[in-house]
Amino acid sequence: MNYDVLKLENQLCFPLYACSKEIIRRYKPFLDDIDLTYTQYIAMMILWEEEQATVKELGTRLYLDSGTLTPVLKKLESKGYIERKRSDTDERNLIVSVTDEGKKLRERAVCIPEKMAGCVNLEKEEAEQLYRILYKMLGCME
Amino acid sequence: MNYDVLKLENQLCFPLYACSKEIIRRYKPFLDDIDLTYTQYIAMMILWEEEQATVKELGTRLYLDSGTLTPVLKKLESKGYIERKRSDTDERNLIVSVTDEGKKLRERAVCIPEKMAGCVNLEKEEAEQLYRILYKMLGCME
DNA sequence: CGCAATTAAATTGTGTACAATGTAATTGTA
DNA sequence: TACAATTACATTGTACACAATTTAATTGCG
Repeated sequence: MNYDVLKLENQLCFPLYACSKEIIRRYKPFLDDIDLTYTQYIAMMILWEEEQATVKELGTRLYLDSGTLTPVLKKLESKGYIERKRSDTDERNLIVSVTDEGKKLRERAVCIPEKMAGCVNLEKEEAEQLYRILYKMLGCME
Repeated sequence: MNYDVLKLENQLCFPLYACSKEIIRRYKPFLDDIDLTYTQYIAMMILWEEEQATVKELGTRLYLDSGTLTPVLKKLESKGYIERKRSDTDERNLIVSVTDEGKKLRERAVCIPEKMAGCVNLEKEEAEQLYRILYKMLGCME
């Protein structure tokens, strides 16, 4: 039997998985400076943009479930960057909102994307292709 | 100040991270059939190809360190798919090799890549572009 | 040779991920 | 309007992932 399909270099998933991890590892020094992990960072990115969101909304945007988000959000709360309170109109919903401290953090985070861009040595066109293809894949996997 | 750079949709890392996770989640039903996790699966892929490898070599190929690999390999050993023994010539090296049971598993795994290909709705050309760009990125990050 | 430096794995500690399950609030319908 | 179904979040259990440290073996240099 021909087992070539089982070779790592014939898989599309593997370089995706490895790339994702390696890039996140490169974020670490920059994120350490502002005392966030990558998961905490992407959660804050939504909240900086929206001011507030439910756990459900965060999960949909970030492709994460409450099992992952609950401890992440509790951690962000303990650091003082967010507040967690139940909705008055529907107590099932937990509303997460940015504190003043969390807004200040945004100032210190704004330099990170530029620093990271320097780590990814892609041509502008390649980056655009990659971006388009990845979002196409994500779109197919809803 | 303009905070657009901090928007999730302006990041390249995020769709990479989300795509990687979503695809691996789609592997799960197929991998469940052969009682492997994704990490165990990619470790077995190297070993099916090479017959044997050290933890160091596996780590280099898979972008994983011993802190991740040691428990994964112990698990594969407990399932009977691999053997772990120290090298005779250099006892620092741990040599991981496939058992007969592990080789049999290969037969059952060989259908998985095809099943997964059906889950990724990309044109052939897009898949090739994606592949090329991802390996370029990985190459830059050595 | 002798011993400091290096190397390979294992261990420890923290933080995700996610499936499965539990709990409480809300909705829809007979 | 009861109450079954649904929904949102939390909890539990398993499995990574990685930085930092530890341990043991090997290498290289004076």
